[in-house]
Amino acid sequence: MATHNAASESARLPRKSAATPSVVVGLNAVIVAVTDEVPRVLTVSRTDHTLAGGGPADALPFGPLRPEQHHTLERGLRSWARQQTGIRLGYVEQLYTFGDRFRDPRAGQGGPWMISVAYLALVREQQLTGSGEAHWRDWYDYFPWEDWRSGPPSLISQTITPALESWLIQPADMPGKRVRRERRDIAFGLHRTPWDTERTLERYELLYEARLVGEAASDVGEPTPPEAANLGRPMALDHRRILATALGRLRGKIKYRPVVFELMPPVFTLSHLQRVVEALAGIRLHKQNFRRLVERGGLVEGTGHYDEETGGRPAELFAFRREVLRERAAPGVRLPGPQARVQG
Amino acid sequence: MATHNAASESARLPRKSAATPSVVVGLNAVIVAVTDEVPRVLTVSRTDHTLAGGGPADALPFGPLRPEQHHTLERGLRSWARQQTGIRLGYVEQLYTFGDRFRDPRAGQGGPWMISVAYLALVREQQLTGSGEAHWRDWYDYFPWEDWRSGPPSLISQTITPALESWLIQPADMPGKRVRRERRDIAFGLHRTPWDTERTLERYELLYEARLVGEAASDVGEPTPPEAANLGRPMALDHRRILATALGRLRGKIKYRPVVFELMPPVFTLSHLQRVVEALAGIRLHKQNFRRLVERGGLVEGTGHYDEETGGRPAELFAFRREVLRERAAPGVRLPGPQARVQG
DNA sequence: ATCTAATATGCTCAATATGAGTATAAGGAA
DNA sequence: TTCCTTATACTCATATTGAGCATATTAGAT
Repeated sequence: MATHNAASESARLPRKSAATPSVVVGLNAVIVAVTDEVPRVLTVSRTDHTLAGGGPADALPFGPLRPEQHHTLERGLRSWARQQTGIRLGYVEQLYTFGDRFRDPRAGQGGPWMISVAYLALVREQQLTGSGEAHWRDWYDYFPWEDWRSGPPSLISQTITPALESWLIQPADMPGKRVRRERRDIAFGLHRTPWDTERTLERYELLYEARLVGEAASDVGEPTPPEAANLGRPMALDHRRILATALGRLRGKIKYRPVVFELMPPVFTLSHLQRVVEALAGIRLHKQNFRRLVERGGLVEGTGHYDEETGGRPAELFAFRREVLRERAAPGVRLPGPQARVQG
Repeated sequence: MATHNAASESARLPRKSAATPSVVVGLNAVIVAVTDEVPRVLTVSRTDHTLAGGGPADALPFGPLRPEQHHTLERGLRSWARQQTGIRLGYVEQLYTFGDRFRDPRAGQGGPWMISVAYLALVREQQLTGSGEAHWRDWYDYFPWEDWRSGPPSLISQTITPALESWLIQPADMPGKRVRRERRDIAFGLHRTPWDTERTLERYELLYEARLVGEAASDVGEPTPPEAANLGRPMALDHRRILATALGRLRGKIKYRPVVFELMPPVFTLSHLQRVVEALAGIRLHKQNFRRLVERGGLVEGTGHYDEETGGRPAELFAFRREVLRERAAPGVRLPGPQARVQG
């Protein structure tokens, strides 16, 4: 074959002989399930040298791509997830590839560059049978400001807004301040700007930039600021950034693709479905309208069976209606407005 | 540091015998502009050994990640794009990471695994000052079935549907056939299924799987089937798959984020804006409703100046209204229904 | 000057969709 | 029975959408 000629033939192609330092590709999995109104993510414990004290931190299931074993990125991911958590993944979608230099400070300048391909997986919650290192955690433990189900979190008005205020005024020039103020207002829904459930990454990155989350300080070797204690559980490396990306993506996607059903059992009541959607979106929805939307949108169909355990009138059990995929271009849970409009 | 040690070591050692076979990260850019109603993508010529005859094929601007030079993936991408096309990119977003094994057949089993991180860049079309290898091409040259601006392409009914018919019946078992039929119907909007402009990747992959596009046959060393001649210009490696991903992503994104304006000059008429959106979405829109949508949605504001060159009544010049970012959660061009409903 | 073709822009109107309830049904527990 | 609870059904004002018709303003032809 032409294999060994390749180098000389592609001489015109940009390629720098063999001197290219190696790149390690990591695979990260954000595995999500929802039980009892709480959205959960599967984490493993991991020693993180970046955290103060170097103690164990929450991390996402992770492993390097093994070219000799894994046939595709996704299969590599499934294999790592299985090994570390015992779970065999079903629905998986690629999220984003994170490639910041010096991601892992142990590596430093001379070490290999780690780039991470992150995936989002949706599962029905199940017992963990893996190595015992894995835990399901409420993802709002990592992002307490994202849960608006019982109104605007006081954390935002009490802690975040004031803390960002001092970050706002740092730039010397006026335009710099203006830009920061706009970013903050849009991200956190301040000043007549609505709360956008999908801007999770923007919010996390703003807090990171303002050094308000634990990782931000430790990444540059500074002590953790006092506010960080309230601003969610930290994670190893950039895993919380990955998680924020996953949350935003999922919140967006349920609106136009029927992915929620990956998190549901085969049959469910409409209230159950609503609670799951609310858990993901982090807001409460108007019950009657939700029902109308989901039924008339053709997303579900009644099974004729009933759940007697509801505590009130028995609720009909519904199932996902696959045919909707044929009928509608973008079938999803088009979030009917929140239950009660809350002040920003 | 260990940097040059690593380099010289890997220079001497044959790749295959290294403990962990190396992974090369490639950076691909899908650079899009729209001029005169036609959406264009920037391509370069490149020798592709996979194509029959090994002649030069269209390729996306591409280069490997250079850990020692590039500080972030995105900066690496910008640098390659600049070198190969002379264009300094503005708006850039990461698209997807493609990592199929044996992507580049020259590499074969023992070669490095190439994974490609693809980016979408939006620019206003400009003269090319680069090496002369770069060309703007109508992206519907690559996906002729995606352009519905003058009605349902006869290519679909004449060529694609019949050709897929024989692919449908290949599986031995009935469930297999059912699944394939459903995939086909949803992807191409057959049988009461609406045409979904965003399913570009699904369509391309279906054609690939059915070996109807040139790359599919050559990737496995078969001769190109006769239909392939009509089914769009082929590209090197998996670049057409990347392009299909970009098209779908962009079509989706204009609906909820004001990215179209990255493709527009600072001021424009509403007709101009409409033609650009139509070019991207591949469908015609109802003019008066488009205007209403975009004006009342707060996306644009009149400048009070007029374009006298329209050939009829002068059109007012509008500009993008940045404030919309504060006012609305998902500002974008919420495609008003097509001009005329066309039969599927 | 008048007419015509080509755009742009304005306005109407019926059909749906949405937001925010009120009303009724069907269980269990006191 | 009477509450309390949850589920489900209906209502109604308002907003948004789809589809046209109508008018304005230009250039060029007659």
